[in-house]
Amino acid sequence: MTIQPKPDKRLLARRAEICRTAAQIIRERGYDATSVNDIARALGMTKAGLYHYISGKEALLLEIMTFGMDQIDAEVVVPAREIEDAEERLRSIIIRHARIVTRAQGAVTNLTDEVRGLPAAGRKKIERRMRVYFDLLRDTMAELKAAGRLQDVDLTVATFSVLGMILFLPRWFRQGGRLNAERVSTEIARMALGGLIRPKPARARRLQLVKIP
Amino acid sequence: MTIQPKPDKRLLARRAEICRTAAQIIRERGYDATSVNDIARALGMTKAGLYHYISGKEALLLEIMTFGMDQIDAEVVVPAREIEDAEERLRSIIIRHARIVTRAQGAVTNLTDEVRGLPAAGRKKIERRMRVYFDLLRDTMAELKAAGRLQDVDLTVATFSVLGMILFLPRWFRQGGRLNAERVSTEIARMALGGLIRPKPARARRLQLVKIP
Amino acid sequence: MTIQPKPDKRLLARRAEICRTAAQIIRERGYDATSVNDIARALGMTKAGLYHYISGKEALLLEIMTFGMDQIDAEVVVPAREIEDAEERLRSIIIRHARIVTRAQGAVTNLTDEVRGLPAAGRKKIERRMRVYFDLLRDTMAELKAAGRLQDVDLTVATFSVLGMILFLPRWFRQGGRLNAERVSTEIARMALGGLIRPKPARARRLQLVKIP
Amino acid sequence: MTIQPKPDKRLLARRAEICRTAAQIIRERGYDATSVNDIARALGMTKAGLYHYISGKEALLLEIMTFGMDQIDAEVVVPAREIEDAEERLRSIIIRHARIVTRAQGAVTNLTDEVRGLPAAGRKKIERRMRVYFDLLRDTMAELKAAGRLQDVDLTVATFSVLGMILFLPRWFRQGGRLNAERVSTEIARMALGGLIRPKPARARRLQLVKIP
DNA sequence: CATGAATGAGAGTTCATTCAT
DNA sequence: GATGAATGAACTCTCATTCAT
Repeated sequence: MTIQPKPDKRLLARRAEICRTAAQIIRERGYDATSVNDIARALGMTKAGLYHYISGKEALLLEIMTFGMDQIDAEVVVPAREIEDAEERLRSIIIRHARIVTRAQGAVTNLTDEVRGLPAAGRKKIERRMRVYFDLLRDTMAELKAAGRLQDVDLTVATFSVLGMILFLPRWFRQGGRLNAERVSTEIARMALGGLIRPKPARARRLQLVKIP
Repeated sequence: MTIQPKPDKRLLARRAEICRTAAQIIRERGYDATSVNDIARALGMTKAGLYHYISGKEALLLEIMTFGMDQIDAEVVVPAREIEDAEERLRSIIIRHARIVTRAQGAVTNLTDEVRGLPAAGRKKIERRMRVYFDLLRDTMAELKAAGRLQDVDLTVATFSVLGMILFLPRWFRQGGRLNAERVSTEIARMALGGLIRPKPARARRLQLVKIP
Repeated sequence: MTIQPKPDKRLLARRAEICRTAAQIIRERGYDATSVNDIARALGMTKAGLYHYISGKEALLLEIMTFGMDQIDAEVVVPAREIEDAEERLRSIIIRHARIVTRAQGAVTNLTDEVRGLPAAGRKKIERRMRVYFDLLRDTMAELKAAGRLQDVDLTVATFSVLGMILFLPRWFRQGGRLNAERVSTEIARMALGGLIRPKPARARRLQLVKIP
Repeated sequence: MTIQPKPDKRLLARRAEICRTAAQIIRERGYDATSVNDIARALGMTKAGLYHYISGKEALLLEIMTFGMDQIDAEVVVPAREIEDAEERLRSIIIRHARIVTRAQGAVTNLTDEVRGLPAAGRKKIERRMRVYFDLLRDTMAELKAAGRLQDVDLTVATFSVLGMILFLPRWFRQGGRLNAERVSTEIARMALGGLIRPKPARARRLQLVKIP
């Protein structure tokens, strides 16, 4: 009786594979520089064959990006929502997002640049979901700020800067180098949270001296 | 007596204008999505007319990026080289780079993504120059680290993160919004240097406790 | 049971047809004056359609010329190599070459002029093959000369002159006129071998007269 | 008082130089492959400058070919008309035509192939003049035939073959090689008139034997 | 006279997409 | 399902030609 569900599963699996492969090539060459033929060949099929699974190039891009947003939702947003402490939550978001973006088949998520390629309708959908994620990040920082636990930085600048750090990752990080994905993810989080410059203990000490008496 | 220099100046000015305009459109739509026709029209001329000034699309991109690297050299690298103190130097680099990247006609410099579009030869040239700049940034941080003034972060991750923050700027910053370019530049520097999280005074207190007795 | 070979055969036939048609137009208008569009239209397809069969204009020209050299090899060179007597061999070469060059679909072979249009690599290949044929012609004449059976003419001049006669053919010969291809071929050979002027028999007669008494 | 004629002469000289230079490049690269710019640069002027002397590319080609036909008329046809003996006349035509075609600045005359490039009107003019020359050649041979001094060859084939030999010359003859222009010209004539194969004296001898008794 | 600038037309080529088989 | 064939639209680039200066 498991006759019916099989083809559906196969189809889904095939589509997922197509998304992954396409995403990888698109990430490497850029959306416009990637032809449908390139994608088909990378999948070992013909152009016309590929068109059995996708309805068009733009639609494929939309599917890829939706797929990517799903990952963000499942692996970053949802877990984050369960963390009470704002600092822990922020750290979790950064680490988990960086992790997705650096993992081998993670190709899917790095296409932020390519929203341009999307037709207006799909573009809006993706941008709305991006906004949701952006807001999570920003709200978390706002919460920290309210609690006096944030440095004196502009919230918008801070949010986009964190995003910039993470989204720049796939442009330079290469699997198999000196640093592995896990290490890089925690390093990014550490840097974002702690900054570059060690706070001068001198000041603290001076204050101590003043205070002690 | 300004008879001779005129035609040359005009030509140079025209070329510079072409670079600026082209850079702007390319930044907005992406190199591949921008047709030579688009650029020509934006300049109020025809495709064929534009070809009197450029020798091809790729060559134009190369010129734009060279122009951009010149700006980085002149306005970031050179001034930085004259700053003794490493922390001040780092701050200067970040602020000045961010300033270039956010200013209106600064379009020229934001095309890091488009190196792909360059033919192998030009690509190498640009990438070599990028490397020089990257090294300046990294070396400055290495100097800070050696002096014990840096947080415990990986140098590579730190350098690329700072770059990511800056290069992400043109993707979100819009002239005329709540924040002006100058403000954003200093904010970015502050965040990069100081991080997000305020160092817990707790530690200091604990030290106090320890020390008091 | 001719199931497998069909598609391949069809493809080959199509390519051959393309070669023939293209060659014909190119012969008439010249390579540069013939647009890919012209060729496509003559084949009843669109430019883009034609590009399914060829990889470019230059490549098509190369294919045509290779095709032509194959014909020369098969129908002129190979048969010639089996003829012992040098005079017969020379006559055969001329007749057979002229025959190819004058026959209706022989368009393919008359493009000697267009080697210029070829990219350096292909050009060399074709010119090497031309040289082989040229050498066969020249060597045959050298053999005749060694045997004292050749008039007192320079070998190089003679070889190129014979070639000139043959290659000029398609520029003036039209199917369906007073002369048919076969007739023209033998005429050309006769003229090349025998020249225009009848050797004066007077000399022989005079010798006779002298000798008789 | 020689003020007026000078500019005219200069103009004419300039036009002649333009013709010569243009003809040379066109002969090398072909009419279609030669751009007006190429010609202008070869003359050390700009495109627009060249247009002061010519009225268009096609017109220039027409002028070149007219110039060439003038040469043929003056140096081949006119002298030929003064030669009584048909064989001498034929030899003179061939030698003189070959001489023009092989001489360095003779570039002008070798463009028979490029009549295609001419607009209908000019084309007709040139072709009419070519026809006149062709007829001279043919008539001369007809005269020889009538006098029983011609081998048994078709007149049309013979005429075009002689033309083929001559017009093929510029495609292979290079100044400064083993053979000089003068030598080649006489060789061509000798070959055309005498053919390749030495008439077998055997025949004559046999006739003798028969006749002697 | 001569030039730089400009242009319409058209070249070769690629590509996303469709469709009969 | 999958493919080869076909296409319209668009792209980069070239060229003959014109014209204000």
